[in-house]
Formats: sequence, structure tokens, C-alpha cells
Amino acid sequence: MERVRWSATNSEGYEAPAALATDVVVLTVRDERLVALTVARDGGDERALPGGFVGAGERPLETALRKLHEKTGLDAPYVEQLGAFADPGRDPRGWIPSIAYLALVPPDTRVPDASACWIDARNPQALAFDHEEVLAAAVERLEGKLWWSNVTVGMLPGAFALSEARRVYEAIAQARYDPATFGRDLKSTGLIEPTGEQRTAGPGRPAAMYRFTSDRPAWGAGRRKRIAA
Amino acid sequence: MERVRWSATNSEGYEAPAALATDVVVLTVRDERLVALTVARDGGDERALPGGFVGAGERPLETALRKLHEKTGLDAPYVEQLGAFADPGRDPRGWIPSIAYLALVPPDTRVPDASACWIDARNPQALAFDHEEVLAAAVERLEGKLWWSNVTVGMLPGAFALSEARRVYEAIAQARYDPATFGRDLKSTGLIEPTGEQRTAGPGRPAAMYRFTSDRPAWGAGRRKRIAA
DNA sequence: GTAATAGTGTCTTTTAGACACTATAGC
DNA sequence: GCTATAGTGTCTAAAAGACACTATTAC
Repeated sequence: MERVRWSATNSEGYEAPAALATDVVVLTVRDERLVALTVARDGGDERALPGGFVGAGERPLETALRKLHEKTGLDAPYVEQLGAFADPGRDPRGWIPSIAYLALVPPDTRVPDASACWIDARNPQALAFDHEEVLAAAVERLEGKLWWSNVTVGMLPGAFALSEARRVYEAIAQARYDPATFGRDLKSTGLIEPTGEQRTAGPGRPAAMYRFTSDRPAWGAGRRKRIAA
Repeated sequence: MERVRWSATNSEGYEAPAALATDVVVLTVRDERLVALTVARDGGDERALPGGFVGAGERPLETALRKLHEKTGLDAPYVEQLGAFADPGRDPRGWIPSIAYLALVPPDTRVPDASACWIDARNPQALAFDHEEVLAAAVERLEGKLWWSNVTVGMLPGAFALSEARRVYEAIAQARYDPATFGRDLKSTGLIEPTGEQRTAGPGRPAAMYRFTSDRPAWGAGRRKRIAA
């Protein structure tokens, strides 16, 4: 199925991109696994990341958020740019660079649109365009920032128990953390604070609830070398 | 001086970007300061980052390297993508998204082209377009990766003494490191290895030379939490 | 009571910073 | 010899991991 390729020429007479696209990698944790959101492509059984074309005069970030909402009904609390994917041939329709975004949503997020579904983020099925590459970049970014920033702010509800946070961290890092050490280390980052509330869920002692001190991207204590004398 | 804005419409009848640009932030260390390379703009006394338009069928990374060479005569050993800058109005000529790259060159690099000159990367003069924002993103990226990757591979010659490396790290981190501790920590990253050579420069004991074990982007030991039992 | 989850305290290991000391060059 | 730079060894401080112990809930 070879369609006619789109093309564009600018007013100076040079070939121009046929469009500017955005793609969004929405990640969350389900059943202790990192999963990504995909949508069905029109007229094909292949799946793809949600995304769409940037309108003239529109900021690409706004396009990404708008398309995410249109295609999945979701609003992501945390979004950051992953980078541009613009190699020739990435889109069979023509010269269409794409700006990819990473969005995170809480584990219990329900997707209103039935055609959207979650796939394993680390062993994805075949995806359209270069979306497998984009997804891999998103996973790598998330893994890398896990302990150095409050990225997970988007993956946890407004108030959360340390055990909830731990399960999210464990799914992303693919590791098991000692509950005591995890709590101590997370608190010592300065990124979270107690809400004062408690929550009882099933058997067991009620858990103290915490919130992130900021819902904007921030770096934690991180590891910065001290200054020598 | 308001020129006519470029425009483009694709074969589907929708407005399209007038062009796709790349910009390169070339950073190095001179006189213990982090500096960035700028070029004179045609027909203006404002300065800008080197860059240019991506040709149809060209990979943006290749465009960046080609433009860097054309405008400054430089070939950078280390280049990575910074991200896309595509907000409307960033380029007065029209809708022109840009993909920015970070390139690093050794401290003693001479720029063949006389119109190119180095400016303070942390307190830049006014630059064209959104290039001050791009430069700030580059500095932040470099600072963030300093101790977690071999980014500095691009900023050191093929063989270097630990004291040379230390001066580069100090300029980037804006800190002073204890020479003994610095050497121990850099060696423990596993990113460098001794060449076996020695070098005498002026008075003082000759320095053992080292090289990076890889000249491709790589992450060092980094800090990854261990797995709980 | 038992099972389950939450949280505290503390010992040990690892890593980073400081700094005294030795080594080798030019003069 | 003196000064300058390079490199080693080791003490100390801080962070991370392990794990025993206590606390509070449902049943």
C-alpha cells in the first residue's frame, strides 16, 4: 500500500518538511511492569504512539497535550521533551520530523478511549514509524532520571504511601528495594514531605501519606561532588 | 527591518514548516572558563550559534556536522542531540523548527574561520533567535552529565594527564577538586585507562598519560542503587 | 491469637573528602 | 639545594545496604 508522498516547498523555492509532528510516550506502571500507551492507526492494524501534527502558530508541547487528550482522553500531570526524531524515511508519508515527549500518569489511570491500550514498554510489539526507537529513548530517560529528580511525581497520585512509591520505583528500576532503606533515601532527597494524613487499606498498620514538595520538574539532592578546600 | 516571512503549504493543503534548521552549541574550556562558539550573522552585527537548514533527505545530525565544518572549519569529536526548539516566533523568517546539538572540542582548538569567536557560555552576550535559551540548555546538559558519562571525551585530547582532565572538570563544574581524590574517582569510573606514556611539561615530575576507553557516548559506573535481598 | 503491612533503630559496607607524605622534574 | 608538579597512602565523614525489632490494622 504505497500512498502518494506528501511534499512541500517554501516561498523561497526550497523543499520544506511536509509537516511537523509530535509523538507522546505515556508511561505508567501496571502489574509491576512499565507499560506504554498505544493507539490504533487509522486504516491499519499496526499500533502507534499517540501524536499528531503541529498546527501553524502552535507550540509543539501544546500539540502533544492536545493530541494526547483527543486520542486517549488523558491529561498527563508530567510532560517533558524527549527530543527530535527527524531522520529521512521515518514517515512513509513524506518528510515529517517529529518532536517526541515523555508523559507520566499514575498507575491506576483509566483510559477513556477503548481503542487505546497499554503495551509492555520494555518488550514492545511492532509499532508504526520509528516509534519503537522513540519508546526505547523514553524508557532510558525515565530510568536515568529516576533517582535524581522528581520525575515520578507524574506517576504517583497527589498523596501516596511510601510503599506505593516503592512499587513504582521497583517497576522502573527493575530492582527490589529494602522498604526501610527506600523510605529513608527517598525522604532524604528533599523531594517529598508528609501530608500528616494516614490511610488504611486492608490489613496492616495504616500508612503515613506523603506528597511531592513540587509538581514541577526538579532535581533532588542528586550527587554533586563537594568543593575541595 | 521586517522582511517578508517564509511560508510553505504541503500537498495536502495544510500549512507546513518553512524549513527545518539545526543549531550547534560548540563548547570548550579556555582560560578556566566554559566558552561557546558563535558566528557572525549575514547582514547584522548580532551573533548566533553556527547552524543551517536541513536538506531534503538529509539526517539532521549530518546537517549539523556539515554546517559546523562549513562555518567554522571545525570537526567535533563528540556530538549529541540537545532537543528541538520549535516554539512559534522563534525565527522571524517564518515557521522554522530547529534541532539543537551539543558538540565538544578540546581546549586548545583553533577555529580556522576568523568570523567565528568564543563567548562566555554562562554569561553570554545577546544572541539571535532563541539561541541564548539553546546555549543555556547545553550548559545545563553538560553540567548534569559531567560525572556520569564520558562526555568530556570530546574536550580532552586523545591522551591527557589527570591534571589536564581536572582543569576541564573544574571549569565545567565551577568547583575545585583535590588532585588526589579527583584522580582516584576518575579512575574508578572505568571510563579511562593508562596509555603507558609519560609527559614532561616544564618543571615537576612527568605525568602519566591516560585515554578514554571509548570515544563513543557511554555512562560510567554512575550511581545505581544495589538490589535489596 | 495470626497474618499482613508500616515504620524505627542500628550495624556494616562503600564511597567521597582531606591531607600528610613521597617522587621526579627544571633551575 | 629550592620550587613546582605528579602521585600514594590513609584517616575521617557521609551515604547506602542489610536486617532485627516494634507498631497497628483485619480477620
